[in-house]
Amino acid sequence: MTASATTAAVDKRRVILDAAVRVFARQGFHTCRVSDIADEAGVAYGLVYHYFSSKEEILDTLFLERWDVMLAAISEADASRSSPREKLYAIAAFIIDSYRHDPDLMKVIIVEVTRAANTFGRTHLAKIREAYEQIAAIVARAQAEGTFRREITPQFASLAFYGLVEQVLTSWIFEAGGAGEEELERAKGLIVETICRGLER
Amino acid sequence: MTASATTAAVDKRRVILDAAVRVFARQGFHTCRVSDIADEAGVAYGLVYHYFSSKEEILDTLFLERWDVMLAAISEADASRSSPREKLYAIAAFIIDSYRHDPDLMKVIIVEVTRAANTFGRTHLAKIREAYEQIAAIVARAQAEGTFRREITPQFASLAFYGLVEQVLTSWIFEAGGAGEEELERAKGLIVETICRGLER
Amino acid sequence: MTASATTAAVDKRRVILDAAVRVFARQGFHTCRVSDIADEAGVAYGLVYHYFSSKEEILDTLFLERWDVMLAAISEADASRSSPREKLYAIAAFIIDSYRHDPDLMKVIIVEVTRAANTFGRTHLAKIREAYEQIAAIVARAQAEGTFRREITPQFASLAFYGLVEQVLTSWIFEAGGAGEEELERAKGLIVETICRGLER
Amino acid sequence: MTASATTAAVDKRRVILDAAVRVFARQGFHTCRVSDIADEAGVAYGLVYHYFSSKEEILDTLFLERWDVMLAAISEADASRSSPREKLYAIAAFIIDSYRHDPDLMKVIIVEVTRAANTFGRTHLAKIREAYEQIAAIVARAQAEGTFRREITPQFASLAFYGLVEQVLTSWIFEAGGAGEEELERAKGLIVETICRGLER
DNA sequence: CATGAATGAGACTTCATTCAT
DNA sequence: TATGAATGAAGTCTCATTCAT
Repeated sequence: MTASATTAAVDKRRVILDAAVRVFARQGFHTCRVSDIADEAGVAYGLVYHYFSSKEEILDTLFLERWDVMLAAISEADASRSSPREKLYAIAAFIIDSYRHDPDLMKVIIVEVTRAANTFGRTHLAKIREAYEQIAAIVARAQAEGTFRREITPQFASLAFYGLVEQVLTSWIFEAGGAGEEELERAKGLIVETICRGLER
Repeated sequence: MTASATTAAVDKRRVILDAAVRVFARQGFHTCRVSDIADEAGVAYGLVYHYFSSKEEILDTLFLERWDVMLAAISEADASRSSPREKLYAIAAFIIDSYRHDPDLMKVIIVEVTRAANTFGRTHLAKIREAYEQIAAIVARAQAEGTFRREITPQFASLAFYGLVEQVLTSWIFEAGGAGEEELERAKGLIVETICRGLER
Repeated sequence: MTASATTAAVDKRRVILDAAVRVFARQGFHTCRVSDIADEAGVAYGLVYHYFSSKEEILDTLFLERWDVMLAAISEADASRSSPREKLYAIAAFIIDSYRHDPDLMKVIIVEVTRAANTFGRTHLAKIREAYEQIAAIVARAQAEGTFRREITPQFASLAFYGLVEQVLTSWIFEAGGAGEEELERAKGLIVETICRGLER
Repeated sequence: MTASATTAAVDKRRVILDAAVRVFARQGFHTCRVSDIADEAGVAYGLVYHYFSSKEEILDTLFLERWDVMLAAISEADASRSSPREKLYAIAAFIIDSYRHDPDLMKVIIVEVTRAANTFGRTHLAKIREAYEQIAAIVARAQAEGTFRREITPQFASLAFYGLVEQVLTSWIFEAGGAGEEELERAKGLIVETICRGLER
C-alpha cells in the first residue's frame, strides 16, 4: 500500500478537528466531553490527547486556523483597487460564504470565542482586534479620500460593520432551519447598504 | 418579624443574586462554582439551594428579571408620541444606561445568555426574540408612515440596531478600563445616527 | 442527642487518616487509589477531598504528625539527666514502641517517606534531618564529656544509630509474621549495645 | 552482521537499561513514564517493548544484574583467608565502590527495590535475604572461631552491618552534592570499625 | 433560615501496552 | 530491528446537590 495508492490516507488530526467542530457546535464547548469528540471522530479516546494537549487546545486551533484565513481575506480585500464600499462588500461576502461553507465552524468561533469575554475571548483578544483594526483602517482611508464622512470614528464604524455581520450570522445560528441561499446573498448587500449609507457622505 | 419591622433586614436572596452577577461576570457561568457565589455573598452555600434549585436557575432569574425590565422600556418607548428615531434613541439610551448602572449584569446577560446559542440562548430564545420583534414593529410602523424606506425588512433593521448596541457593549466589556461617561453618551447618538441614516429615506 | 451523650462522635478526618495508614501499608502509596482509602474508611469518595487537597497531603499529614511526636520524644530523652547510653536507649525504645503500637504507620513512614529519595523524602528532608541532628548533638556532648571517643563524627554516629533502628524495623516489616513482644524488647538492648560499644571509649 | 563484525554496534538493550537507571534515579520508578526512558535512550518507545515486556521488567533486570554481582562479591570475600573484620571490610568496600562507580544505579536499587516493602521488595525478598544470610554466615563462623562474641545473633549482626552500609549510601543519595572521594574511603573504615567494635570480644 | 459536612457521578487526563508498517 | 500512531482502562480531582442539625 504505497502513499500514492492511498492519496486519501486519513489525517486523524484533521478528523478530530472536524469532529470537534460538529460537537462544539451541537453541544457547546463547556457542555461536551472529550469522549464525545472522540466518538464523533470515530477514534479512541487517547488519540485526542496524542494530537492535542487539552480540550482547550482544540478550540484554540480551530479558532486560529480560521481567523488567520479571515485576516488574510480582509487584507486581500483592502489591497484591491476597489472602492471602500466594494471592499466592505468583499469582507462581508467572505464571512458569509465562510458560514455557508461551514456553518458549524462559524457558530463555534462566534459563540465560544468571539463573544466569550471570560475565557477564550480574553485569550485571543489581540487576534480578534486585528480584524477590527484592519477594517477601521479601510474606513480611515475612505475618510481621508473624502468618500466617508468624518463624524464617525473608524473604530466605531468598524465595530458597527463587524457587529452587524456577526449579528446576522447569530440570527441564522439561532434559527432552526438556518438561512437559505437567497437569504445569504441578499444579506451581503443589505449589510453593506445599511452601514455604508451611515458612513458615506 | 415582618419586612417592614426590620428595614435593615438583608434580603439574602437578593444578596445571593447580586453576588452571582459579580462572580458570573468575573469567571463565567461554566467556570465558577456554586461555592464561589456563596463565598462572594458571604453565606453558607447550602443557603444558595434554599433560595434556588440550581446554579442555572440563578442565571435564569437574573436574565428574566432584567430582560422584562428592558421589554417594558422598549414598550414604553414605542408607546410615546416620539419620532421613530427618537424611539430608537430611547431604547439605545436605556440599554446603555443599564450598562452604566450595572456593567457586570449586562456582561453576564450578553455573554452567558444572549449569545450562548447552545444552552441559555436556546432556552430563552422566545424571550429574546420579543425584543427584536418590538423593535421591528417600530421600524415597520415607520415604514408604513413613510419615514423609513422599505428596501430593508423590519426584521433586518431590528437585527442591525440591536446588533450594533450589543457590539458596542461587547467592546466595552472586553476593554480593560471599560468606557468613560462621555463615551457612553456619545455612543447613544452614534448608534442611532449610523442606523437611521441607513433606514431613513 | 447532645454532645456529652456522644463523646465518641466520629471525627471523619481522623477516620480517613487511620484508614489511609492501613491502605498505604497494605498496597503502597503509589499503588493504592483514593477510592481504596475512602472504602477502607467507610466514607464517600468526595469526603476525602473535603478534608485533604490530594492523596499526597494525606501522607504528608501522617508523616508530620508522627515525626513531630518523635522529635519531641528525642528532645525529652536528651533533656533528661541520663547517661548518653540511656538517652539512646530511650530513643530506640520510643521508636520501637511506636512500631509496636502502630506497625502500619511506621511502615508507611519508613517505606514511603524516610527512604523515598525521589518524592516525599526530598520534600521532608529538612524535617528528617532534624532528628539526625538531635541525635548527633547527644553524641557530640558525650564526646565532649569524654564518655564517647572522638574518632567517629557525631554525624556518622547518628547515622549508624538511626540506620540500625530503621533497619531492624524494616526487617520486621518485611517479615510475614512481624516481631513478637520479646523480640521487640530484646532489640532495644541489642541496638544500643551494638552501637555504644562502637562509640564508647 | 555479527557482533564481532561491528564492534561499534550499539547494544540497544544496554542503552535502554542505562537510560532507565538515570530516569529511575531522577524521577523514581512510579513517577516516570516509559516514554521518558525511551527519550533518555534516544529510541522510539516501541523499542522498549521489543526488549522488555514491561516497565517492571526493566527494574527487575537492573536489580538482578547488580545483585548477583554483589552476591558473588560477598561469596568471594567470604572464601578468602582473611579475618572476619577484613571480610566485612571487603564487602563494605565493594558496595561503596559500586556506588562510586554508578551512584544512580545504587540509588535505584536501594530506593525502589531494597526498601520498597510493598512491591519490588516483596518480589525480590528471597534474593535480598541471600545477602543477609551470607553475611550472617560470616559472623556465625567468626563466633564459632571465638573472634566475635556470641551475645548478638548473626542475623542481627548482619542486619546491623548491611543496614549501616545502606544508611550511609542513603545519606549520600539524599545529599545535594553527593560524597567526595575521601569521604567514600573513610566511610569504609568507619563502618567496619563501628560494627566490629560492637561484635568483637 | 442557616450551616457546611457528606455524597457520588462524571470529567479530564495519563500512560502502559499493542500493532501495523 | 525500529517506529510512533493508536488504544482504552484507570486514576485523580471537581463540584452540583442533598441533608442532618
